[in-house]
Amino acid sequence: MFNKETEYALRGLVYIKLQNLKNRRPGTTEIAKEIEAPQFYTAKILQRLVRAGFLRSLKGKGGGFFFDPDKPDLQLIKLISATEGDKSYSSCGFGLKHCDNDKPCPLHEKYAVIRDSINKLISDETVQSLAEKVYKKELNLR
Amino acid sequence: MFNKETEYALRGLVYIKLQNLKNRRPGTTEIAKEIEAPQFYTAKILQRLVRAGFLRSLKGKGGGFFFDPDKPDLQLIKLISATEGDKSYSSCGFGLKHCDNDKPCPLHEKYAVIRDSINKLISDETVQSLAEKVYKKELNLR
DNA sequence: TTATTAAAGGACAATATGGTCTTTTTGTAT
DNA sequence: ATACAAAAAGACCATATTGTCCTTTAATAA
Ligand code: FES
Ligand code: FES
Repeated sequence: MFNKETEYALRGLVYIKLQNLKNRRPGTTEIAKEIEAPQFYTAKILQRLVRAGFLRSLKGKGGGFFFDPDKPDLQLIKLISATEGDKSYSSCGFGLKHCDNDKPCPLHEKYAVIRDSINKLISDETVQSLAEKVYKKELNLR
Repeated sequence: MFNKETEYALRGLVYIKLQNLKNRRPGTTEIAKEIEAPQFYTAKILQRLVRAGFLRSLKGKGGGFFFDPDKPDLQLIKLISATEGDKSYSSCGFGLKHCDNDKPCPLHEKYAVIRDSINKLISDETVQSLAEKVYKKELNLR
């Protein structure tokens, strides 16, 4: 489904939000361990997300990552656009340069429906909504 | 959706089948041009598909690629398994090592449905069924 | 103020994917 | 038999992705 960078970003952010709910600000070592991802690579990815404005961080003792409570929830589609580019789920499944209803490829009829449902999923769900599910239903992050 | 190799393989095979329907056996130069793919890379991919037994080829004058009429239609899922590995559409959308109904990730509930519909699509459709659609409805390969 | 902690930054390496080109082999037509 | 055409084979290169590690910066606590 997603590439590694997106996976680590997604799992990492959900873990951070989950800890924020418990009034904690986890650091890279803890995060990487909990989501079973390479520590330094995860750190680099989180850095980028901070620079992109999705997330905040604090250096030094007691530091770590956290979400700005004043910001709106982060839709997965925003995250994916940042990590994989914004045409991930708009392009043709057959590999044509553009998906065009009027000049469809032989996959279009069935694929377009699926693509729409993926877009709905990643627009409806947010890092926060996933963290809530994990919290309430005691789901897994690894 | 798919990686480049799978895309070129898919478009190439559909083009070959389409030409076979017209009693022609296209070669690598023609195929690559018609599907707008890199010529030598396409040639290499087709070689692999021949070795994998999906396709046949003839060298020399009048040679080219063609499907064995006695073989059953080639499901897209078989092709994708060969090019991308067989766990492409069975793994967890959140990146967990295994997708498990009993220990679901927070994406599972909605993602599993979509994944099922992808699996249905690539099981139902075959290279031949796509070629038929292109033939009957005069659809696009590029 | 100083020691400590943790993120930021950046160099570097490994691997996978995507792509090009040349030579060899094999089949066909003449 | 010979020339030619086209796939097969394989060396090689480019780029993107994934991953590691070391140094610097900034924040906190003592
Ligand atoms: S044209 Fe291929 S998916 Fe729309
Ligand atoms: S557990 Fe993640 S998709 Fe099933």
